Amino acid sequence: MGRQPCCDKVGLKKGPWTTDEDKKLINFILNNGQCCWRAVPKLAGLLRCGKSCRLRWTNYLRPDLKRGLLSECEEKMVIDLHAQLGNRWSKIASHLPGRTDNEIKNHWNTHIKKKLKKMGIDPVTHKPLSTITNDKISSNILEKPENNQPIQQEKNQEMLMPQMDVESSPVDQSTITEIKLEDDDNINNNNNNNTEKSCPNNVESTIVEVNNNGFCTDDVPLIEPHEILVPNSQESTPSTSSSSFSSSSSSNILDDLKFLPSFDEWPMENNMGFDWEINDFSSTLDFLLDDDSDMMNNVTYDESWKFEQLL
DNA sequence: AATCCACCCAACCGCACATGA
DNA sequence: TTCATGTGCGGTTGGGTGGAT
Repeated sequence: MGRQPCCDKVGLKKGPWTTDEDKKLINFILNNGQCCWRAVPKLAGLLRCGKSCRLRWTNYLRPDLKRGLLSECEEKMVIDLHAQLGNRWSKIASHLPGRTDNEIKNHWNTHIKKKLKKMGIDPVTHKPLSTITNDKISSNILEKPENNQPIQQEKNQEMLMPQMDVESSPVDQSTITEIKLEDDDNINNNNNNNTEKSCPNNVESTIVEVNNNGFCTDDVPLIEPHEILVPNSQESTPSTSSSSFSSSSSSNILDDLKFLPSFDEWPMENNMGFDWEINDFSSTLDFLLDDDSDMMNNVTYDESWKFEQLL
């Protein structure tokens, strides 16, 4: 007997979510919490399978998500953690508050992989792509550098892999990080306390080196949280707020969500996720559920919170 | 202006695992 | 212990977008 599919695919909608669907899902979860995803679409009035609802919520709608490009600090942590954990994206994501496994996985595949390859590092093993000897460096495997790249590659590898014996490191040896996995509490504490404002010391020091050694920092402009200017509600209007992260043409719900409470005001997490109260989202829901509502009247919070870094 | 192409990322798919009857 | 069910996870896809020609 085969396994029952997660949903009856006949008649169910697929593809990008619409604003209306987002509203329904948000409204339902805020009223009922996260439980029994299979029942969610039916109860919420959505023609989606439960799995799709769960993914939409966890990867996009969840209010505690941090949007936008990963900072250099976060990127470095991803590399470090990947060196130890491999493609266990959810584990990696658990060390980066506000980031989803999907987001990190995508960022890895689209940005970090390329950077590592460009630096002559195998993104899978975190080791040099080619055997480097003292008198000859095989340049066939690597992308042709702009200038003196082989030397630069060696420098980069040294910077990223200070503990590494380039010629003889065993594959299973952690090559980059000094973070010890068994010290998860430290990692979490570092993340919770520092990711927003600064990097953990060991990461930060490495990043300084990386910055000075061509780690493609130009590709990803870094905006620290403290540099984010939160527009005054009197100055910020929906028409002037860009939503660079909202690549889906149908998904502009995050523009609306920026009127949610600030992160500091969020309720404590419990075993069911964040312990949201409907009142926490009242102003947002007013807006989401009433197309005629005046956005400006709902601007209650003008302090920084996650989505505003994208303004 | 039109077309092509590469890139990005939200979403999907299928398998693995956890749980409870 | 077995089986059904729900959920989590990682790999992959494909549509949208922007730059190049």
